[in-house]
Amino acid sequence: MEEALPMTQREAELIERLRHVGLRPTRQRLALGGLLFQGDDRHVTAEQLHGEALAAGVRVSVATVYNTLHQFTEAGLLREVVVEAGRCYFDTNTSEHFHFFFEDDARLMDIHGTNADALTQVLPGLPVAPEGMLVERVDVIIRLRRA
Amino acid sequence: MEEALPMTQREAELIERLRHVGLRPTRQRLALGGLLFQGDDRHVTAEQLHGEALAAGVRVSVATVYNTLHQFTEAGLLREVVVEAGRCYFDTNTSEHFHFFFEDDARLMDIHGTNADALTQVLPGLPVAPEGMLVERVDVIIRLRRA
DNA sequence: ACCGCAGATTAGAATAATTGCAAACTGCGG
DNA sequence: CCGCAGTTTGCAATTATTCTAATCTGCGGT
Repeated sequence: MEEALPMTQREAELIERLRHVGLRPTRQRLALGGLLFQGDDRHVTAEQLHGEALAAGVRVSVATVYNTLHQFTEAGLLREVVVEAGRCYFDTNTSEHFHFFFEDDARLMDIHGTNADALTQVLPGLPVAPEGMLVERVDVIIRLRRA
Repeated sequence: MEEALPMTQREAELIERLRHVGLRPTRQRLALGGLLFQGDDRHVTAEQLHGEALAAGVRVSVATVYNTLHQFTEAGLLREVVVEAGRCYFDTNTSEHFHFFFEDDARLMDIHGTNADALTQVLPGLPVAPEGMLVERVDVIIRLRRA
C-alpha cells in the first residue's frame, strides 16, 4: 500500500476541474493534466505528451494519451489545432485566438496582443455561414518561414 | 503503336502550362492535370483523385498521384489545405481566399464574395511576424456544422 | 473498511494516409 | 532513332491514430 502523498493546491484544483466536466480524476488523467496545465500555455502532440509522461515516471499508454486528450478537448479544457497533414496539436489555451506556425521547426505559437485584436474584431460578423449551418470554430494559422 | 489522338485546345494549354513551370508533360501529369483543371475550382484528396483517374481509365499509381500533387503545389498550380489530422486537400484555386469546412461530410468550400473581402483587407498588415520570419501563407478555415 | 460495477486503462493489433526506394520506363534534345 | 535525366511504379516502410477485448480501479453504497 502506498503512503498518501500530500496533495498540493494545484492537484486539488485539477481534481475539482475534472469532476466539474464529468471526468473521473484517475491517476493518468491527473498526471497528464498536471503536465498540460502547469502555468503557461502549451501546444503538444500526443507523442510529445506521452514522452513527457514516461520521462516523469508515469506509466501510461499511447492509447490513453489519445483518449485523454480527446476527452479533455470534448470537455473544453483543450483545443485541437490541425497544422500539418498527419500531425495534430492540442492547445491548452481555449480562448479565441490565432496561431503562428513555424514551418522550419514545426512549432506552434499563440498570437495575442494588439496586433491580433483588429483581426479578432473583424471575424465574428463574417463571412456569413451558409443556410442551416452554424460556425463551430474559426481557425487562423499564419505560416512562417525563416527569412 | 497508338494512333495520335487529336489534341484539344485544353490539352495544348495544359502542356504549355506544365512546361512553363518546368514540369515535363507526361501522360500521367496530363491526365491528372486534365481532371484537376477542368473549369470550376476543385478540392480533392490524393485518394479521390486516384479514384477518378482509375475510373477514367488512366493507369496511375497512388505514389505518382502524391508526387504529382506535390509537384503541382510546389509549382504554384495547387494549394494544399490541411483541415483534419490525417487528411489533406489540394485546392485548384491558388488565389488568396478562405475556406468553409463542413464537418458533417468533410467537404471543403471556397469563400468568395463581399463577406470575405473585409477580412482579406485586414489580413495583410497583421499580425506582424516575429523578427526574422516571413509570412509564408495565411490559412483561415471556418468550421461548420449542421444547425 | 470492504464490495461491486461502470467507467477507465492497457497492450497490441488494425487501419489509414503518406513517403521511401530501387528497378523499369519514357520524353525529348541531339 | 539513341541515350539519359527525369518519371513512374509497386511495394515495403513509416507515422499517426483508432479499435478491441481483457484487465483494472475510483467511488458510491453498505
